[in-house]
Amino acid sequence: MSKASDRAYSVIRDLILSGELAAGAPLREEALAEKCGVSRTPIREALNRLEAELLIQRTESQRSFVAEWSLDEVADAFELRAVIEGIAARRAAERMTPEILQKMRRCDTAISEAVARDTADVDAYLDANREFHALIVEAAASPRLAGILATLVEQPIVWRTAHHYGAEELRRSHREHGELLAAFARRDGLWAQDIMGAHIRRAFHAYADAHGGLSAIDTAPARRSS
Amino acid sequence: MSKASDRAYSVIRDLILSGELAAGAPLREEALAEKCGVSRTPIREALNRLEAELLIQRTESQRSFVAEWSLDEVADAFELRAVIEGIAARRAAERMTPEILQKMRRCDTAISEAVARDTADVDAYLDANREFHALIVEAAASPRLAGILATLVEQPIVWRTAHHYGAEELRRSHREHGELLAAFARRDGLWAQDIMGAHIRRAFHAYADAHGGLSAIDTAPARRSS
DNA sequence: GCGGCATGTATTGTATACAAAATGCACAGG
DNA sequence: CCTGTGCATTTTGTATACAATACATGCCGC
Repeated sequence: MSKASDRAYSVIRDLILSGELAAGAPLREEALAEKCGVSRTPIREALNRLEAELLIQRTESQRSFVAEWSLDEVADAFELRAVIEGIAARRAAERMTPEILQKMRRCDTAISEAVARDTADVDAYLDANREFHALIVEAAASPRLAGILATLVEQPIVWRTAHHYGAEELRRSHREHGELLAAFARRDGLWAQDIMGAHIRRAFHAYADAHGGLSAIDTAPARRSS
Repeated sequence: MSKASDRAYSVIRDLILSGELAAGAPLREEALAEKCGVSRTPIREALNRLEAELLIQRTESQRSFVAEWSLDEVADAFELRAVIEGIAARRAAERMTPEILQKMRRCDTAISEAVARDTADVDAYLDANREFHALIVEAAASPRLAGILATLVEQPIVWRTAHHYGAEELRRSHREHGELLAAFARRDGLWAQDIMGAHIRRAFHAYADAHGGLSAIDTAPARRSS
């Protein structure tokens, strides 16, 4: 899109994702325009995009606020993402090309390096991880799927949570990526679909565990009952 | 949304869905503004929405054209819709309330009447059918699902095709709705999900049969091989 | 003191004017 | 005849001004 509205979109989005604009905070067009150094026109375009992605909510009179997410809504988003990104993985496996597979292997290497260090490089991990998932979407070759997933992958709370990932979670995620690569190399769509579904669902439970609302039966390791 | 941009959205959308603006036709903002009786500002909002719904496509220099749909892309959209509306049906069944169920029964009655006449009232059928599916989305109680489905349900070619439905297709569709109601009444999510998936997939094949690109093994009734 | 209404203020919606960018055409050069 | 460059025109992007609407404050009646 155009330059100014793109910048406005990025700025506002980052303000929300970083938490600088707290959930429920009101968004006034003029204030944002000043902050972004542009006029209200591109701001309005940016707000429309952000509303479509559910990062902001509007009252019936069109006033904008940073969206507030209940655990239920986050669970919803994860559930949808698990299903849809699962489909993307299946399609990707069926349509995988050597070129994309090679790129994914390079991503995997990058992730491996980011995770290997004692103090894991979370930013590098997130970048490579994003690229990895983007390549899957590319291989799936469905603009529609891409558009839908784009609104599901960047969830503000999750984004913030990822920075608190422990080395353990990061390494597990890396292992699951390795399995995905195997499924892609074999062009086994259903395998890829199941791995991806499990991958996303595990991420959700990691999130839920870290954020109060435990819905699990038991959070401690299993032990003898007597 | 606001009045003028809403009207502009509806007008342009109808022009596309009705085929008055053919696939590939260029869309100039000023011309649309004149046609809609508003200025370019609301037109631009409308175009952004329509682009998000993939009804229009843009060149790298932001020029807009009515989207062209290949059979593959239509198949994609149907496949995604089958999966996602299936999920919506499952959730709806699990969360069904007597109020919504009653409304759905009224829709079903309306559909029944539209279909019963000798010359089926296709417009009445389409309206009631839309309402029926909208109620399912409402019962599913997921804004995210609703948003995603909104971009999938109204496909221009399908919309035009529906007007050529024969009484036979309409009655079959009505029967499937009856089954859905049974699944909802029993709160059987998986049943509802499977019926919905089959419902959408059947609709796709009806479309594909009517539009050249046959991908089926056989379109004639089965016969002895000798 | 409390509820409802009216007025002022804040905020969003639309129109218009202008700036930037791109496309098509014409023309010159090879 | 083809190609590339430069200009004219068209088209989109942004800013600003103005209109419409919603919200909040305070006042009046009860």
